[in-house]
Amino acid sequence: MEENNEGKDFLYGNKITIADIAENLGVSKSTVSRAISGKGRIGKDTTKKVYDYIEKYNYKPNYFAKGLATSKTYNIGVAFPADVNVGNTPFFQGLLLGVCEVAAALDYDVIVTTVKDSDINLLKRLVENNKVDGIILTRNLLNDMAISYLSENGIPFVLVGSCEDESIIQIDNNHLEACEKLVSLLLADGVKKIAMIGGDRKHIVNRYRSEGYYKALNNYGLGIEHELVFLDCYSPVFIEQAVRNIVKSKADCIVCTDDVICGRVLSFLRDEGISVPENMKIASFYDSYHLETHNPPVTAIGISVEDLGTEAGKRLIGLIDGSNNNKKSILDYEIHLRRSTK
Amino acid sequence: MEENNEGKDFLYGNKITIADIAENLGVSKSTVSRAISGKGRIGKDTTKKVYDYIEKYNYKPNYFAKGLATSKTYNIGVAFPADVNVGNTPFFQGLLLGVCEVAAALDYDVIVTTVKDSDINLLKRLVENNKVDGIILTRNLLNDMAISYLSENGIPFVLVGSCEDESIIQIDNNHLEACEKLVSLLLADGVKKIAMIGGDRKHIVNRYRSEGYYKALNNYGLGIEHELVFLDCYSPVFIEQAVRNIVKSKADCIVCTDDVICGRVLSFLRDEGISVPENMKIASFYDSYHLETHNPPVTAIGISVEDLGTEAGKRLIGLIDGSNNNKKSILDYEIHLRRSTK
DNA sequence: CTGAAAGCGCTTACAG
DNA sequence: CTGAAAGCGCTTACAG
Repeated sequence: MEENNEGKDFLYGNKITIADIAENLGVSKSTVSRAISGKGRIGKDTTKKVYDYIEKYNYKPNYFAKGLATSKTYNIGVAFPADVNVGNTPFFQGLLLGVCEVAAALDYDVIVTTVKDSDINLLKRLVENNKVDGIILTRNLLNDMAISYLSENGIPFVLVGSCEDESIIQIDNNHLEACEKLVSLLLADGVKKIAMIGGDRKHIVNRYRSEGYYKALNNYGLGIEHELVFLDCYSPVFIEQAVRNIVKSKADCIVCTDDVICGRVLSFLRDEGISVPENMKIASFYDSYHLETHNPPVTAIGISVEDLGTEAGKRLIGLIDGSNNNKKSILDYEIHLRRSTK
Repeated sequence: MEENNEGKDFLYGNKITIADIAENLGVSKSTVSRAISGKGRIGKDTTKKVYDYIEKYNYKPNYFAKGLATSKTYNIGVAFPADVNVGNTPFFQGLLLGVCEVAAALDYDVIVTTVKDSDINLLKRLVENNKVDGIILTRNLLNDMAISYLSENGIPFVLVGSCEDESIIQIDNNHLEACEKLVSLLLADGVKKIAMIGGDRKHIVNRYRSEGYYKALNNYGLGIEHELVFLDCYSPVFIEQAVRNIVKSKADCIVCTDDVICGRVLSFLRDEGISVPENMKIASFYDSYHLETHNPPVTAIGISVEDLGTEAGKRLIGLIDGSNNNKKSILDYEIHLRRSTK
């Protein structure tokens, strides 16, 4: 009779409980529970018996019952920007895969929610419904609503990006330094007039990148020429206008703060018959596949988005599980010098 | 005393329960529960009283308790391919955003899990741990393990893609027809020799696309020239070799089954100094942003990945909630004729 | 080292 | 229309 599960694979709905195990093994539910969790002092034999049974009948604890008793979800939330512009870069996709990978390894699952500009209602809902143990924020906006909400309510979270508040766990590359080095290298290489086209300054990361640009120029004893710097270029029209002006002012190089901008710039230059790198050198940020396979291949700061994701996941789960080190994680970047700046 | 929550916003951890509401309102827990769920016959006044209280004190039902009692998670799982090649297209990102959007509207959350080739262990774990009410599969492989696993165990799921088993809810574009039309249009436009470069044939979708190509040629009374067809081109090396052969055989047009392949083809042609469309026309599938902004803009079948996601989410949640219509959803596509085939 | 029992916060027959 | 009570399947003090 009690053998009627023999040899059967897992069948959905055909769940056994701790009570079943206890009964079949002639011990109490408490004992089974403790054997499984490893908490408390349990006899070796009992433990083995329980484990064998579990193995054989593919016991899986009831997620809800466990949660109700312990208040842990074993879920982490990832806040995904759902603004118009993100769809064109695989940045968040890569990040998410990184998060999923660690999460899986540490027995967590990943719930995705979206944040549209500063509308954090879905994020709030996720948190208030108690569906996650913590949150990964994947960017930092100026006056970020998500950050203040999570901070104020004491929800565990980490930020992929940088911010001033050192009590927040941050995972980032050093964008400022990376941009500074890139621009310095280009200057050392004989470039005379470097322009910059930057994205939305509400995104803190764009500020770091332009700072790096300024710093490099400064170190080189060059002043900032305002007709060479275009920030807040989040629409194709702005970008094209910026390129037009830059060309007019005889710059010989453009640094773009992200790949989407860079793609637009390249496309526009081709339209205008301005060849890269002969008439204009181009460099960009975050080395997506498209820059590498572009013709000519584009010089870029390469960062590993998967690594950002795995690190963020690891840090968040650490935080949830009580390892309370909140040092910032700074990940590496690489400068890929390619033909577009030769 | 009972006013000590007055005016306070939601504070994490400071949760009120149905028992609290019942006590403060002088009714029983059952009544509160029924008022909230709307099940059973409840007095109008009582309902209003409960709703007002809930509103005022921002009551959120305990997710675990509810789940334990009802066995519903209000989560749907999305199986995300984590193979090497997907990172370069924003396809799954777009799909995911679409799913998140409906899910949010219907009060569900979205858990992402990954499937690497035919390793479905993480998917199994998600299901066996009872963390989701159903699954969205985002592609169909030959002999797909995920499909058989979910089918056999009676787990609600939908497939973004097509398969023969009509009992499975499918959401797809008509790739065969789309490709057939595209090729027919090109032929009608005077193209003489159309080659095809197709991706991995383990992906069912690639088979539909090449079928469409064959069919169009057939309708036109043209035979299949085997030196013009290259399938299973999943690596850059294969793609380049295919292009070389195609050029050699004097074809005047290449249809690519996806944008990643197309990107490679374009890049290689540029390397070789073969200009598009003068010396070679190019068309592709799934109109990503890059094809549109490419120079020259690339002719492509455009499908809305977000729409696939929202439809999949809607159908799955319908299935979970008991609307048992399993007709296939066929979504529109557009043929964007652009300069690359002029 | 092990058991009996209470508790987590819901839902839902059952009875009125 | 409403209440008292049992039940969902775990965990964990408490007692031995």
